Amino acid sequence: MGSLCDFCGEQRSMVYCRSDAARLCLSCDRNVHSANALSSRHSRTLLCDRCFSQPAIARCIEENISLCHNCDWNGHNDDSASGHKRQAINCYSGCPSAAELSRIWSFVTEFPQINDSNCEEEMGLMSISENYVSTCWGAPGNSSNGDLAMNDLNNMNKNSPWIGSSSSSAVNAMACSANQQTGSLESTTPKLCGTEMKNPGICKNDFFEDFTVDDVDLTFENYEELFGGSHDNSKQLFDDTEIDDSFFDMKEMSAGNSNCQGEFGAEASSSRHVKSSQPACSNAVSADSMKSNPGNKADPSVCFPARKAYSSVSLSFSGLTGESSAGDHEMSSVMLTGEPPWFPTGNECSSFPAANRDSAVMRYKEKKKNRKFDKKIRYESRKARADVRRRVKGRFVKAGDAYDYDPLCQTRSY
DNA sequence: ATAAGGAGACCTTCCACAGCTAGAC
DNA sequence: CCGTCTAGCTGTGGAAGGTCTCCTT
Repeated sequence: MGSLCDFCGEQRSMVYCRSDAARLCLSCDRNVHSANALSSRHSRTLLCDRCFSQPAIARCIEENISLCHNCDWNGHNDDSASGHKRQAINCYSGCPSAAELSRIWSFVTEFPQINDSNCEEEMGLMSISENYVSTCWGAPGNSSNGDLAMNDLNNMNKNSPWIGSSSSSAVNAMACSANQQTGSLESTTPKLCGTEMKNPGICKNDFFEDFTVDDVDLTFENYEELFGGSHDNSKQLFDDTEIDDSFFDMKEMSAGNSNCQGEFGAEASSSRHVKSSQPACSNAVSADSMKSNPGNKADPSVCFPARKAYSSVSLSFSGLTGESSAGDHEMSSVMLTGEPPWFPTGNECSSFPAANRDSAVMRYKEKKKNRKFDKKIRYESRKARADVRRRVKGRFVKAGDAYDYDPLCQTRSY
C-alpha cells in the first residue's frame, strides 16, 4: 500500500515536500534536500496514509494513520469519528537523521536507514516547524511534546479565527512559533524577535526565517510602525487620510468580498496604507488580494463565512505589483493580524477548518520562496529577444555593431 | 574598545528594440 | 462608434561599478 517515491521510483514514499510538490522516500528526501541551502529549507511532513498524495497534518490516534486536512476533514466530520483523538504532525526542514525523525514522529514505528553521506553538517541542523493548526496556536502551555489533544484540533475546527485583531498578537504568534521549535517546545514567555541577522541568537531556525518581516515584503520603516504603540488600535495604524478616495475606490472590493478577504488579513505598508472606514478591528487587507484573487468568492476553501466585524477592514497597499496572490495575503493575515485561536472571537468563521490555515500558510511560504528567488517574467517575448541580443560588456548593442558577447554562439566580434 | 582594510554580497545603471498603450484622427 | 496610425513608454539580460555589511587584524 502507498505510493512510490517520485524521485527514485523504487522506495515507498514517506514524506511530502510542499515546495517540490513531491512524495519522497526518506533516503531521497535527504539526498534531494541536502543539495543546497535553499532546498534544505523546504518544509516536509509525513504523507497522508489515506490519499497518499497530500501532506499529513494530523495523526489519528484511534485509527493510527496520518491524515491530510482533506482526509481528516472528511473522516472526522461525522458523529462516529468526530471524537477521535488526533495529534498534530510536525513539519521539518534540513536533514534530520532517522533518530531525529523518530523523535518528532514518535508514532512512526520504524524509519529506514537514511543515507546522509552527502548532507553537510550545517544542513543537518534540523528545524521542526509545528503545524500552525496545532501546538503553536493551541492553548498556551499545552505543547510540551507536540501532542495535540482532540480538543485542540476540534476547537480549531469549530472556532478557528483566521485572524485576530491586534498586531501584538501576531508578534506573540511569531514568537510562539520561534519558541516552540527550539525543540523543547516550552511555553515560556514569548521573545520578540527581529530579523535573524539582528538577533542571531534568538531566531536561529528555518521556520522563523520564513517569518521575518522582511520576508513579507513589508515596507514599514521600523517595527514600531507595525507593532508599536498603536498596535492595538488599527485606526491609528492605518488611519492615513493622505490616500484619496479615488485610489481607494479603484482597489476596493465589494462588501461581500471584503468579508472573505478580511479573513486573510494584512499586507501593510507605511507608504501606501489606506485607512479603514470602520476600524472595528485591525484586519488589514491588501487590495491586491481582492484584485488578484477574485476566486475567493467561489472557493470555499479560501473564502470563509462572512464575519460581520471583518467587513470593516483596513486596506493597505504595498508593492502594487499585480503579482500577488491569495497566498500572500493569507500569510499576511497570520503575520499581522493573527490572533491566537484561543482568543475569544465569537461565532464567526466557525466553519473554517483550521487545516486550511495551515495549507494557506504553506502556500504563502512556497510562493514567497519562489518570488524571492525567481525573477518574474512578464513578457516572454521580450525575454526571448533579450536572450538572443548581442552585447558589449553586458549592454545591448545595435544590430550590426561590434559585440563581445553573443548569447547564441558565444562568439566575440572585434 | 576602536579603527582600518579586505572580502563578499547586494544594488543600480546602462544599452537596443519589440511590443504595448493611449491618444489623435 | 470603430478602425488605423503614431508617439511614447516598458521590460528584457549581462556586466560593471558603487554601496553596504561582516569579519579579521
